[in-house]
Amino acid sequence: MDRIFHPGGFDATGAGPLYLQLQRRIAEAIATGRLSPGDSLPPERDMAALTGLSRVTVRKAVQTLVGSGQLVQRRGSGTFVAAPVERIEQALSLLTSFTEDMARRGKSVDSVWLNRALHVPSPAEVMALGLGAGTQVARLDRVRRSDGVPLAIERAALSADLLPTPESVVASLYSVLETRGLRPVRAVQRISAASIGARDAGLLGVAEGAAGLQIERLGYLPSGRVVEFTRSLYRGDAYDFTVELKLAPEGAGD
Amino acid sequence: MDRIFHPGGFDATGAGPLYLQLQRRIAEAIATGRLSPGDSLPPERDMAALTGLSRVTVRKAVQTLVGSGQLVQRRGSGTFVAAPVERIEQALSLLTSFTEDMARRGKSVDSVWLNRALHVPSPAEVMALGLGAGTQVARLDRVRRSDGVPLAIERAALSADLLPTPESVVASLYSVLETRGLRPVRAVQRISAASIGARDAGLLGVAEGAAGLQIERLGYLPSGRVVEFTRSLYRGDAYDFTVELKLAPEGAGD
DNA sequence: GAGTGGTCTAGACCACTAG
DNA sequence: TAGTGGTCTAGACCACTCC
Repeated sequence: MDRIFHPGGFDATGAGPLYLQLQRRIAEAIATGRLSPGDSLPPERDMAALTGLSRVTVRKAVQTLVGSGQLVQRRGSGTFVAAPVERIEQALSLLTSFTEDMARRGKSVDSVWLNRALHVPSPAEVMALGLGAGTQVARLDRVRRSDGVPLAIERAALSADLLPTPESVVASLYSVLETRGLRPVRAVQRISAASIGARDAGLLGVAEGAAGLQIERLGYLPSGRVVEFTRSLYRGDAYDFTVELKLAPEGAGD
Repeated sequence: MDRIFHPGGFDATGAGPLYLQLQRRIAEAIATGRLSPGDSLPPERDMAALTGLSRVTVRKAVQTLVGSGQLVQRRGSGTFVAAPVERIEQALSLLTSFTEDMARRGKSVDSVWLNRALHVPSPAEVMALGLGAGTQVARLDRVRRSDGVPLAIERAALSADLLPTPESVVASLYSVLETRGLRPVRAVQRISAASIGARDAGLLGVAEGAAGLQIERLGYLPSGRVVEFTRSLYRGDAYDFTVELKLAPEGAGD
């Protein structure tokens, strides 16, 4: 621990700002295993005293590592090395259910429900689901967790016609839809990256501003009707999606 | 401008930290158009004086907006409202070339070459490309730009057998490969989100720590041989990928 | 040379957590 | 109650840009 925070070696010309030098030292200690997951770092004031830097500078170094998910801070408690998150790979070419997908991997899955009720639809929901006037929407918002670790926030919306009793969904939405003959057979997804906002960051247990994978999905019935409109936000450090691409047809313009 | 930075209204209980209140004010001014792209904000010291806050607090508010790409700071010059980036959608199910894809959209494309030469391969490249001992690798690293705006960093690697003269690639790699009968017909991609590091952020013109879409692609010839191993980093605020999903085959477990 | 953002300091108070 | 992180201040120097 002394090795990480000893005052020597700082300020060598060309080594960059002090907060970056300290940040590098801590990151290396984590990478080389000298600091293990769950280990606590000294209080910020102590780190400042040990290194001879000001607390503001120490904070700046620590903040970046918190932002990239390598450290976790708990007010009143301390600063700790974060548990590494096992990266999960999912094939993006198949239309699978989160619950079923994880079950196949032998992972326990649970959800923390944020919302599971009928609502007056938002304009975006009316558009996406093609809702008629006066039709309600079933919202299923939850934090998806695997082995207790939050992986994603999922906000699904369905026409109340198709799912009048949202409370009937306990685990897999798709399995409930299947029993009603409403499982989508086709879907279109839009994928993008975005910084995770303060509220969602809290739900996912990551730092505000961390990178996340944003996925918007429209699921279709064989008839062409939209069944589900789902917006999900996956932790960037926990999820990989894989896709297999085919050759573009000759002259396929758009 | 006075409206944004007038000292009144701060510190109302329950409104949260001062830096968040200021951050919100500036973000709203941008959202409502009271601040337009290219507009300059007052110097940090002036913002501090106008609001009655310290410069450190002003900086913290500004930093977050720089991080989310809404503001741009240039040392020695000033703080400016960022130009909004038009989001580009790309179908992920077709194997297309960046150059050709953008041309179809009527966008001008150019590249800034970072590297275009033969090298001794890295272990990762040997693995991915299945290189024999002593084989060199052609590296094509560039910043992809559309209408002058950096969109992505692309780092392609090919066996020197297949592309002995990397300098021959001027615009589209795929079109060069096509003339040699080496255009991939199939590819596998891995997509994930990650924070953009300092070096790449500089190349893409975004703030360090902004969200990016990381894509790793292996392109295959009909024979099954790997032609290209490409690692790309797309700006999260500029790119959307769309995918069409099919129903998972019954009992398709792994 | 004047002005800008980038870094750094010492010290303070608050809100929360733990024993 | 003591210790922790969260916020905030006033003031300073440096590196860079622009004139």
